[in-house]
Amino acid sequence: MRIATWNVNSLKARLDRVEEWLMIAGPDVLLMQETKLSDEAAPVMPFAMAGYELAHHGQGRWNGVAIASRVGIADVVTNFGDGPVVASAGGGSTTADEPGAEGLGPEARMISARCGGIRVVSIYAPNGRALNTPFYDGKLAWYERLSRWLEETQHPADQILIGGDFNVAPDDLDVYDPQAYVGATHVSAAERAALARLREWGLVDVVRPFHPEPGFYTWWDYRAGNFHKNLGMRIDHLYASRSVAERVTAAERDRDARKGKLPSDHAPLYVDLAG
DNA sequence: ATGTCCCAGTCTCTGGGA
Repeated sequence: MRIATWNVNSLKARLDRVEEWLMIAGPDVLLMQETKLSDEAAPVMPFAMAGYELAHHGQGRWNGVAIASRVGIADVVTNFGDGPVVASAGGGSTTADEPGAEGLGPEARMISARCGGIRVVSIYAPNGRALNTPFYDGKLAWYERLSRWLEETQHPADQILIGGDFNVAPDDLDVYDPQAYVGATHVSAAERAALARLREWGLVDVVRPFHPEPGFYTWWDYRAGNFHKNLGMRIDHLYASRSVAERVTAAERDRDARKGKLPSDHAPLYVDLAG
């Protein structure tokens, strides 16, 4: 079984590229982030034509997560089971004169389902923008909610896989220029501690062991030719419980999907499981 | 390199977010 994750940066703008990649890579499960669609606008039919069921959790203009599966989709959970998200709320955008400015309202950043016997979770962590902002605090609070959901509703002995855009580079090896990122988001001690808490719960990074080399990034800024210079970061991850991790036979990132006409700024990442 | 790409609304341009 092949399970992939891909921040598509608009499923509407990327639909052709995603359909093409399904044909090329043939994942059994594809976790997507930043669909930027309402649930009503989710492209259920195109995925069905390609042989996939689609579960989508969106809010419109910002965020949005989805799971496409050709091995079944059952027991769907959205937003940690906390109820509906704010329709079309900004990318963490509450301004000082709006209610809730001290914290982020719920946004469409989490969807989970049982696919092929595995509890899969597609996540799009908040960006955080800059240290010591409400958006950064909201990012840490969102990770707190993710950990609490795991601790309260899941068990590390179960088959579980969490994939997505974590918006955190866990190690300096995951950043093209660690010096340039001192004092920035994605690399701070608190963000890295949030990922460490996931590992302490019982999840492991199932990609890095297969790719210990430097320069193995999943995201490159669109600007300045950064992709072609490989100036990127490894911020998309696949974390799995031990029983799933033991089944992983390969992990890959498809750089080709970041090339060509109108790519996402992220490359898809996937693992193959035995059995 | 303030470099690109996405979105909605003010709609063939602008502004916000990443």
